[in-house]
Amino acid sequence: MPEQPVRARLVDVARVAGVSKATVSKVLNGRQDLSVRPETRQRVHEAAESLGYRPHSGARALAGASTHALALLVPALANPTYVTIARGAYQRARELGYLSLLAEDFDGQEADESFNDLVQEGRVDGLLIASARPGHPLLDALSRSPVPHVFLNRSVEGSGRNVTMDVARSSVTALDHLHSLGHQAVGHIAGPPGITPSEDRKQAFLQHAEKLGLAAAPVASGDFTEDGGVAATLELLRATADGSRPPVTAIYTSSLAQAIGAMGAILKLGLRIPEDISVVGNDDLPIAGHLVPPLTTVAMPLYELGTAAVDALVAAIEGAPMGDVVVPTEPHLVLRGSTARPEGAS
Amino acid sequence: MPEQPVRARLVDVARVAGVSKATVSKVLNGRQDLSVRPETRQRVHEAAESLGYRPHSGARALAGASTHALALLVPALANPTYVTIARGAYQRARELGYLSLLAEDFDGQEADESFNDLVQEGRVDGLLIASARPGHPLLDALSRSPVPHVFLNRSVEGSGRNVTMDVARSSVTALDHLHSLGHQAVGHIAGPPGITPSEDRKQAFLQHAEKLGLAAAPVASGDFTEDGGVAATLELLRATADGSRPPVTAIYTSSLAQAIGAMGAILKLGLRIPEDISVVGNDDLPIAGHLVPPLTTVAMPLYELGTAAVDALVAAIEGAPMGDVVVPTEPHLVLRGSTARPEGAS
DNA sequence: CAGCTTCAGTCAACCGGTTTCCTTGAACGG
DNA sequence: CCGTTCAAGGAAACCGGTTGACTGAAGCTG
Repeated sequence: MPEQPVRARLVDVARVAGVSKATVSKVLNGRQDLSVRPETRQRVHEAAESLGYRPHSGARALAGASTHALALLVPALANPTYVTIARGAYQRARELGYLSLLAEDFDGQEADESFNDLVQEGRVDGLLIASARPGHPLLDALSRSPVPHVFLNRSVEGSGRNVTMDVARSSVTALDHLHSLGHQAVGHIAGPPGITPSEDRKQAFLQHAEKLGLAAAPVASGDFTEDGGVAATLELLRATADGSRPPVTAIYTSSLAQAIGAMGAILKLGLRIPEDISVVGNDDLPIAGHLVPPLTTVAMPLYELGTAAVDALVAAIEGAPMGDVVVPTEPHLVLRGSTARPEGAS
Repeated sequence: MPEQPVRARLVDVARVAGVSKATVSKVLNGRQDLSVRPETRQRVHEAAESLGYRPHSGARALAGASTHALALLVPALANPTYVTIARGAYQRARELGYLSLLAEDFDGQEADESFNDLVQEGRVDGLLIASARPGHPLLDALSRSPVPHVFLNRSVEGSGRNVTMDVARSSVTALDHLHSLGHQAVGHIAGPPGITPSEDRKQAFLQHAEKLGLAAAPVASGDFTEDGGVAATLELLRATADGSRPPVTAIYTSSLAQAIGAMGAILKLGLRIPEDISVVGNDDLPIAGHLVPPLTTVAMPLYELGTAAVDALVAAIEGAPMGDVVVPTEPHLVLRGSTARPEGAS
């Protein structure tokens, strides 16, 4: 049997290349505190290649070097927004020689577990945290045993390690669009209170609504889910129940799922989209184009958020000073069929 | 400064408990090849507890023991189906003392990378593979350096390590429902060819359609995405374009995304759901209830699939013989608004 | 009471890398 | 011609666990 299931180890490479373990290690890690003949370097690389050598991550981590792994903590994997972010993070990490692991953190329930399993057990060098919120257990754990980390999407004020998008701009973009169509009463469905991107989006919405001189700009809060969208929509349209005209002619939501819930609720009330109510969602994902009517959304640079967060984290791991980062790509409107001039507008 | 960021190590626990490293290791790992006084055992546990001791996974792995980590490879994270499976896997793994890592495997592109990063570098003890398909590079890598693994959802024939659900039953359930409503011409949107659960579902559909004596049971294939659903729907309804009656009065899809695409396409053709065409999807997720009309689906035991796969894998890692497993929970119908009696039925 | 078990744990090697400090031979300067 | 320096690479300690072989003391046996 030509069984050869044994992993090649550093010594194997060393033997084949005719040098010592130390030399192989230094060459493969590209350390310049050692001078080697180009010819030797070459031999080492060839030997490693031919043996299919892969350093054992555990041994590496033990020896004081890094694990070359990061972990991304997201609050809800079922939210495809985070999947897009995760993809960006994964790709960029890979380009930088890191492995990005993905973990779901059900709003704190799993945070401590994840922290223990991943950080305390030395599996990762740093954390990408997309699930932060005030009072989150992770913040506590991080202050007790600090580990390189960045907060993305949901920021932590004053941490100096936030990687975010220009969410204020997304509110402006959505409102400008609706305003230009002639809407004067626009409702906003915000996320749960206390979560930064949600608060920022809401503030920007209110400010810009005032600046545009909208007649009404009510806000309702709800979870980022379909159900949250339904509840908030009913709240915004409450006056409708008695048969009078709806108090708003357009709704701008914080998440795609909320928009889906909102659309369902609006149609169930017997109102039409976009004739009676226009809807604008946040985040552009394939499903948006397949809803009926297709959903107009503000596309956020989610993938870039992932890459930028990894850039920042890796820089921090390698000792660079940290600072807040805002992804430069601007949100932009993806026009579909869920928005139109309000009836009765000139 | 009360800085104490140093992780507690095995020796620290040993010192506090007043015993040797070896004893601590054996006690904490619950090995019975060692006899200890209950009192000593107690001291060790208390010491570990008070120091917040967590074994370094790398050191552990190096010393020949396991890493206590698994990896789940899914073909598309954006498909919430896999998120549900992942949750089941994560929870069950945790109960068994393992950590379940999640990796996306874009149909083979990332498989080798993941395999290298996770298996070759010794980060995990085993693999849960949900992304298998014929000719997948992973199958090759696995035969070269075998690692404990199971295939879930998508099986690999003859591997003897498949963990699946009763997908045939889901076709039967869907068809029985439609047949009982009076539908005689039901179309099926299958997944891409060669992927097992898709093939099985299709076979079961055709067989049961024949058994029920349906007048027509056309099948169209498409990706598991919304776009795949649109294309397949247009194919099934092609005859409609000329204004004649649609060739089918109901459509049963392989995935939720396909169903969403199908609904969009049907409505865009000017047909009504469910009056003109009934739609039944597969997999029940929150969004299904928020579509307009709400989607009737066959709920598959996804979470259980995740737990069962972990059970099988961990058993395999611990040396038990493997065999194919079918999750016992049966698919069941979730009745919503997208199905009704066909018009013209008695 | 010597010898044999059993109990309760200890010793030390080992896993596969990384890193610090050395060694060695050759070239070079004076 | 001899001491220095430098390029090129090697030896060995160490990281934090695990594990099988081993040991001292107590208990049992005859």
